[in-house]
Amino acid sequence: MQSAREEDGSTVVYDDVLRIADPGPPKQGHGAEREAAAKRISIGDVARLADVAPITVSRALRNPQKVSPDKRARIEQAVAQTGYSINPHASALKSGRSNVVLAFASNLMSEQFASALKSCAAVLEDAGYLFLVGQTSYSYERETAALRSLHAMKPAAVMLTGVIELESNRELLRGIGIPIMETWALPRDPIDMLVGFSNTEAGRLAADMLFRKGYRKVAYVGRRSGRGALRLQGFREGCQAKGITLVCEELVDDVTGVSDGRRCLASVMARPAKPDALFCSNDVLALGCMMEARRLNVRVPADLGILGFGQSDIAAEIPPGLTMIGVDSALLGREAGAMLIASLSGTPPAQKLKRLDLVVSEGGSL
Amino acid sequence: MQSAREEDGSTVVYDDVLRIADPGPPKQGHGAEREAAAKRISIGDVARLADVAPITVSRALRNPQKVSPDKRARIEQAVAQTGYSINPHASALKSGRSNVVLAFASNLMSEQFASALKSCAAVLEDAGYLFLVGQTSYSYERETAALRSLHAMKPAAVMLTGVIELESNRELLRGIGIPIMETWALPRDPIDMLVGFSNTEAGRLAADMLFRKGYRKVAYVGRRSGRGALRLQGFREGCQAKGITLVCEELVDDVTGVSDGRRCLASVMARPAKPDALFCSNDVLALGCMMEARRLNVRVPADLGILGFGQSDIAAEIPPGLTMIGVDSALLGREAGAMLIASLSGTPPAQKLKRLDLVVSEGGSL
DNA sequence: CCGCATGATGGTAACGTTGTCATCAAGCGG
DNA sequence: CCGCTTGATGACAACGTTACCATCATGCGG
Repeated sequence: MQSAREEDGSTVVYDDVLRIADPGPPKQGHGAEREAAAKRISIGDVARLADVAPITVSRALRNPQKVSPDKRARIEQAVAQTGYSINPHASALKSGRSNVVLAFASNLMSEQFASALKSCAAVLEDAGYLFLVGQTSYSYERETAALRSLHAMKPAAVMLTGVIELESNRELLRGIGIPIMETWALPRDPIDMLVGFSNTEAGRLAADMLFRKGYRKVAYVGRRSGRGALRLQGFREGCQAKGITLVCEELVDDVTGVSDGRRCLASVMARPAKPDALFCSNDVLALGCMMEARRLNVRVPADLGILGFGQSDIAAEIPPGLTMIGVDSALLGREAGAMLIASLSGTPPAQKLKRLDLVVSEGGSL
Repeated sequence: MQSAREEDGSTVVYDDVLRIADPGPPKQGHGAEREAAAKRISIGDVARLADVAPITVSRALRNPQKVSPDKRARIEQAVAQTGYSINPHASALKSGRSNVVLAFASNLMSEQFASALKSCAAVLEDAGYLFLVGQTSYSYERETAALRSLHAMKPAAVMLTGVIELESNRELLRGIGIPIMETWALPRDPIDMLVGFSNTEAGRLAADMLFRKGYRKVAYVGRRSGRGALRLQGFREGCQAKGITLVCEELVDDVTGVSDGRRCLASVMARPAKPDALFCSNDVLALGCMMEARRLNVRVPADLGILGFGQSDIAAEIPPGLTMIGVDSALLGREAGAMLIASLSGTPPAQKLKRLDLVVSEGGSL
């Protein structure tokens, strides 16, 4: 697989000139070019050219060492000459396998998820898999629809950012018989494999940190459901254990941007009983809180300590720098990818579960 | 398609309890559950149950109005009863079509791209397509590999965040004969369809804005290649036209985070000839510049005006608020999705090109 | 009442690949 | 030199679906 850069003069097409204003004569009708699509070349064409049987071509492509060197060479040449590429549908239909690994993210716009998916993709693509990402959008309907199509598609494996909550969907996935990777939490009974961390522990750790820094009246800001609820639960436990007063819980249903965080802090500070510190279980919300604090002339950390969750590059850089509890999402992706590959290679991984440590990135907000 | 929420009691599995420490006896061997995968049900099973021919089931699923109501009802019931779902590989193999729309992003972690993909996905998923995102990582090799597999996969359509630069790859795509959507620029000769904007114009507009605000000695910060180069080109033209001095051009090869922006500003401010304003052709870089400016006690906009490119929510919120030139990426995604659907529905869209206007979001940084 | 258009339905074959088994040559110990 | 194993190669069929064409009933104008 050599760089295309060398294969041709690498004509860069960027030009940025637009001629919409002058459409001119329509270039040979709409459907015409559609027909001009190159005739499909099949494995048979390659076989004929290399003077071998189609099945031998198939073998040469998938287990080169099972074919004698001379035929292999002939076949490779024929492939190059014809530009043949395997038809994954036919292959998947016959063999029941495919080289596609499907990932599902509840939200494509999350920095954290994107980072995990990116590193996971790198691992799997290096192993020859095609890594594709779909979206479930925090909606059970979409999730079910996606999983149903998945059931028939039989990808090689499935990577999820998050865990499947609906038992019926869990059952659906279990039935497919391919490696499934869940992440970002530690459910009691994972579908198959899991690389995650404890969200309740994150909450407890947050309470701990706030206590150690001397805060005694705190507030919680986060999502109402899912992992947010887990972190809240842990936070409550932690507060109780340390004797910290949990002044208020500001819960949101969905996070669409930093403005949600602004609203939360405004709401928190509008209460009669003001907290001396805040645990934001979501980095975007934390960012919004930081900004709103500045606007309200609430000094961080002098007037209000803020502890975030996640790994946001940006939050860390904004003065005074957000202190966060989180996980290394790139590491999570890599670990997940490695475990998937182990599972795909036939030898099931020694460990189907991996618990990641929580990491604290110190900023100046506490 | 009804909500799964109603179908069962919606058992929430979140628990966050981990028992890695106590693996216990391995649960019935590794491969055992693999075999337990449900026997595949095919269209023939449904047909038998509904007492019709397989082909009629196929029709009922794809063109319900071509099947009489009574058979349709029987078939629908049989489908529900068996939990049948179509095998997309067999379907794609035979028909040469599929309901998958493949999107390729050069970078999954870009807020802009994610936003465009998200809105594009929404449009296409509503129309019944499965929207999957792959990654090309700004690498020609990856791009070529991805496109090659694409060639055989025959998705229904392809959505690209960006345009294809290599002529050989453009040819490859052209040959597939499916709708192709390019975005984010206005190349001279798009492969098929295009929803984009002029990057050179963005550069000229930037020079214009800086001039109007009274700046006369400016600097450029951005990526060296691709669209960054186009914006720089336009910026140079604009500066020349207005008689603005372009003090320096700070170019980076790749943007990995805000720290790149910090470095850029530091480097710019270290020069003997300091600019009075900055055009950052990338929102992450702009963010980094804003932060570094604060650290260096460079007041924005009093000491240095900063003009960004993009639509970053966060940059807009950071005091004094970044003024940006950009496009509405969600709109771009929607438009692209709509045009793809028009093309997919057989009737080619009236217009295969759509030029988006640049929008200026006023912040306080100029 | 005939012939023809129309719409519903089904039979057959084929999409391109690979699992399975058969075949054949080569190597090797006895 | 025989019978065996081993490895390379190929023939055949099948994966599940849909394109294509045939068939049949129905309706309608002449």
